[in-house]
Amino acid sequence: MSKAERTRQFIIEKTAPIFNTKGYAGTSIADLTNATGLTKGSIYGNFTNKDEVALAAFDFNLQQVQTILRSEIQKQATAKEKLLAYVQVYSNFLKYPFPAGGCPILNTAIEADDTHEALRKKAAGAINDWKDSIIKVVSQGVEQQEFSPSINPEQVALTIIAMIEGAMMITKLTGKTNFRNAIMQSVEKLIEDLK
Amino acid sequence: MSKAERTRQFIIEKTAPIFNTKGYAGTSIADLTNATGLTKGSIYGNFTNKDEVALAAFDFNLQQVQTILRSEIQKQATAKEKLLAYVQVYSNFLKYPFPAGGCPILNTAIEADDTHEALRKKAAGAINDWKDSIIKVVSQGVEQQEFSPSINPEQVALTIIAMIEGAMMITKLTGKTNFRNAIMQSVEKLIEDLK
Amino acid sequence: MSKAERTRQFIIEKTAPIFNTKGYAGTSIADLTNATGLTKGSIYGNFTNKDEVALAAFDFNLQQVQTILRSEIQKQATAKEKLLAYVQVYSNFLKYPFPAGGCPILNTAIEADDTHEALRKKAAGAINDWKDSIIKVVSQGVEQQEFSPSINPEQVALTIIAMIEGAMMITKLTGKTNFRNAIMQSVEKLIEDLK
Amino acid sequence: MSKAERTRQFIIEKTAPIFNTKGYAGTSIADLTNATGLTKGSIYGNFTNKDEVALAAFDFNLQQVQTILRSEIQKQATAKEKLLAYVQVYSNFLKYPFPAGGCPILNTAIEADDTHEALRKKAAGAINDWKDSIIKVVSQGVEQQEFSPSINPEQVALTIIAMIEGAMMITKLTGKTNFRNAIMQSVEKLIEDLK
DNA sequence: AATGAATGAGCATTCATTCAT
DNA sequence: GATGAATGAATGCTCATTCAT
Repeated sequence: MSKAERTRQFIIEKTAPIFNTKGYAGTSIADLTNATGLTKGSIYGNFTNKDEVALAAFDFNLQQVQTILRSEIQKQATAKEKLLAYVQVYSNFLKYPFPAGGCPILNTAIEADDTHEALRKKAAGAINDWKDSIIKVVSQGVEQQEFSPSINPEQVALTIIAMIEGAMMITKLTGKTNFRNAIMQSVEKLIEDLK
Repeated sequence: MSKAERTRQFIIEKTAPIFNTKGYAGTSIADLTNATGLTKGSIYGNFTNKDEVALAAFDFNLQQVQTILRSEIQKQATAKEKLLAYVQVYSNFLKYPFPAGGCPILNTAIEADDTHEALRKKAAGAINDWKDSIIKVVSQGVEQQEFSPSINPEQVALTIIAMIEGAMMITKLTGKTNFRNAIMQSVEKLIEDLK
Repeated sequence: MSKAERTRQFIIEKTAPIFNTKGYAGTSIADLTNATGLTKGSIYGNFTNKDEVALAAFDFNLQQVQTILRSEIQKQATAKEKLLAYVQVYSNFLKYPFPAGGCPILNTAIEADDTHEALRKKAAGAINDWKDSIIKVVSQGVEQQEFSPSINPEQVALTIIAMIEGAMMITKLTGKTNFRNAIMQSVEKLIEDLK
Repeated sequence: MSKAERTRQFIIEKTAPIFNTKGYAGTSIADLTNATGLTKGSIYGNFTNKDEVALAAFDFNLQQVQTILRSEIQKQATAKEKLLAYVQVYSNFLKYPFPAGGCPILNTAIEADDTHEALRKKAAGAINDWKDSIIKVVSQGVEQQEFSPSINPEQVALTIIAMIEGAMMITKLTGKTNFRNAIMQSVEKLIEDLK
């Protein structure tokens, strides 16, 4: 990794939690220099503009979440166990190194949908990838006769994602972690009922 | 209604969709003057600062949503029908005069949770009120033996809200309204299964 | 006194201490409405603009000082005693109802000399009147052979005023009232040496 | 001297006379950009806010006065001659490069006493330093038997300062330079009488 | 005679970005 | 390749004043 690449990476790591907490519009270049100790010139030497940093920060934050989830999912053998890994992770949210500020897809989705097309696309892509990966697991479960053939994998995927993101929003907003747990129990029940 | 009250209301009505679309930080005073045709001085003559406009705009947006939902819910007789009213409304989202920019609770929750305590409180209060009103319906359903006594009304309420808000986010982000419909079908199934 | 005149007087009395404390530029119309409980319209109904209020407030503040000084001076019989009345008054500053904010001539002189011609003229007039009234006393003292005929009454008057105003500035600035007393002792010595 | 330091110094030099003439509240950032030809961003790149410029400008103005006085005082040998240097300087005010707007201590004292604590402290510190430096000269004069041991050096110092500042105010206000000369003659007499 | 609502210029400050060095 | 200095448009907000009612 070249010096330039290392600096780039350093900037991304230090600023990703800020973008995820304050949002794109709420994060200033001054926030970035404060967080990194670098100068404005250095930020602009490594990124063409604020957008590019925000996009890279989103990728970084997303990857953090994905790493956690993939790691827990691949430990599991059956489709049902893999789906339940989501329940396990989000019910024990604090035990995992989630990015500060909560779910980056959710945060970015809400801020960017009407105002920042590039970020919106990234978040939409992340949702689609997530959906596809759940569909894959559910389809495997159907094939291996774990789940009923009558179920609609896309609907299941979208529903699980909606419940998780809804739970994240409600919990972050109210500060009540047992709200998240209650919703995650509903996710668990939904998964149990797939058979 | 005094002139001042009328102007205040006019400002709120004209600017509420802007706050709901661009967010608090993304909405400038210039946006407010452009939307109303009034001058900065006039805005500040009727509100002490941007916060106060934003707070009033949130109330206005929230009320719009609540009016729609209450209207549809009170048309229904049974607890189940009342809950299904949510499914009906959100599945036919575009037929109702929802505020531009989507669900104000969701939008406000995500932006304000880490950055704007007064707005966060308002959004949290709205979620709690919503939850309580669903709990009330579910509890009535239990009492009137529509629903099984083993169900947990608060869990049901939180789950329905999470699914709706998750659906709103996903649909707004991806532009795919059938994603919302798929999730709303899951909500319908959840309600049907309460018996 | 008509209603209008009474309102005018009321505004002057309530706002004079504010102008004397915050200065002309530092005092806003909002300060005036806050201090009086009246509306902007009411202020502008009784005065054509802020200048006119400031000018009237200066007159009011000046008159307060003059009333104190004249009262103490006329109690005295000889020229020397009359001059010593200044020492007595300023050495016991807090016992007299001086306007809040200190000497209005000094305050106005410093702010207005380069920026507000109308106020500057008023302050300059006040200094000249003051000087003339001291000259008159000193001249009487010379005529009545209390003081040496070789003294220059104008020089004495200007020196006494300079010492008093200098003392006011130093004391207000440092908060040390014994600084004022030390200087007032020098004024006393100067008066004693006139013989 | 770095570029930043040079710009900083440039801003101070160009704006110090403006602060001394118009006062802190009366000087706008636009005044600073007009005087320097720089942009607002450039002013704020070199100073954190208007306060910091004002404080630096005060220091600059004060130093100008101090430089003049020290230069003339150190030319003199005896204590009496050193004190008379004040008379000489202020009687020939226009021959020296005093800051435009008059005495910065006086100007700042009057504006800041009730409204700007940081500036008030600076002005108060300047008065105290000035007083101490006169006390030192007077005390030397007593030690070297130029002056009577019965005199109070602090009282002398305060009196001289009060007379000078009073003279400055009166002269600036009325435009009559012979008023200053008359008062300076009184200062001279006071110094002659110290023996 | 007094009010309340509006004006629009002006305020201090921050913004993302550029560019000479 | 990195920095420090500068830009100028935009930020939220306050100002003295006007005027219809």
